[in-house]
Amino acid sequence: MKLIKGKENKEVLIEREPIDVETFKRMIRQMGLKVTKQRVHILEAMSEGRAHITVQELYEKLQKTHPEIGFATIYRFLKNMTDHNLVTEVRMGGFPARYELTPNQHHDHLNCTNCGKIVEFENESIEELQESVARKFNFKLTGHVLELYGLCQDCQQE
Amino acid sequence: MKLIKGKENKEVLIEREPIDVETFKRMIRQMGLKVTKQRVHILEAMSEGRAHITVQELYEKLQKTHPEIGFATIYRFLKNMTDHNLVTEVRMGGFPARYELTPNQHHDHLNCTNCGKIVEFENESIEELQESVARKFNFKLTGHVLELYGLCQDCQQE
DNA sequence: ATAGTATTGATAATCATTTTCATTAATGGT
DNA sequence: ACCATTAATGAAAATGATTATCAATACTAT
Ligand SMILES: [Mn+2]
Ligand SMILES: [Mn+2]
Ligand SMILES: [Zn+2]
Ligand SMILES: [Zn+2]
Repeated sequence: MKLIKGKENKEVLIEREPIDVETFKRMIRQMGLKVTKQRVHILEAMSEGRAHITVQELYEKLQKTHPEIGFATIYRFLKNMTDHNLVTEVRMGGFPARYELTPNQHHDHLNCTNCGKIVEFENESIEELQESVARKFNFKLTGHVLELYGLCQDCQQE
Repeated sequence: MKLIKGKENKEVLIEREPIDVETFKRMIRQMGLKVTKQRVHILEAMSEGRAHITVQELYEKLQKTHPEIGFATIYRFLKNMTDHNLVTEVRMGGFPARYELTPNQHHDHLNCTNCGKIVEFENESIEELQESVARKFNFKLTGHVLELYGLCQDCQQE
């Protein structure tokens, strides 16, 4: 598992492979949807800059270059993508949801409650223990949310 | 860790000690708040019946016996309690928050996405691994959310 | 290029939660 | 027990995020 610094220095991300426009279009068609410029622009915006982004942030970012894209389109498309598992919704407490292009490698998040820094991590032992808990109660596990909260090194020093 | 069936048969709970009205009043005073009948009634309602309850459910339950209690009072008091760690807020996806009187023993939840059943569990190994993840990234851990989702035995058979 | 259908975006609606504010109630001192 | 002080309450309005509506527009297969 290789870790890289996010572009906003507020994220430590599991390495992602860059995605080109043709792949984006293929993804849209795979969902049985039409390829529109809005959808491509949304995917482009999500693949650049902060990996975990809110709808508001995405909207403001798109405004600059494509002011014709509306909120409804962003919400609708993100829901489509989430349903098809191409986007992962991350919820921290009662805050607005953040979305990220689903990476190949599953991971969970470590969040700094002071500065908003997000660190992605993967821990196979935790995953296995979750399975064993589900087994113990005769559940068939379909998903989980594991979010760790704390203070990053920088914020501890304040 | 002893497990008991919840009163609605939709919960498997870690054993809780019953709490009497005097204790409730002490809890309220400890928070630096005045003891009002509304607050005592809210605590009583939370200690009976379903352990994980939404504000809406709590309101409807209280309506029957104390129709004078308003939504705002419930929201306000639950926030007080949550801030003082006497109540724990549980968020599942985008659904309304559920609240439970904080039990002595920390635990996480296993949720059936079909019928809403909630199973409480405690896993020391997972807790330790979470600490080790935080250490690895130089975070000071202050909390976490671990929610497992799946199908309970009954719902698998449908 | 056209027809047929999906998509879009402005706006209204919804849902959970918070705030406001005039009225009421709890508490500590008499 | 009686006040005076100040916090608490509840009805209603406000907010914030998300979803639904619908007439206008843009894809796409022919
Ligand atoms: Mn992530
Ligand atoms: Mn619980
Ligand atoms: Zn920080
Ligand atoms: Zn079930």
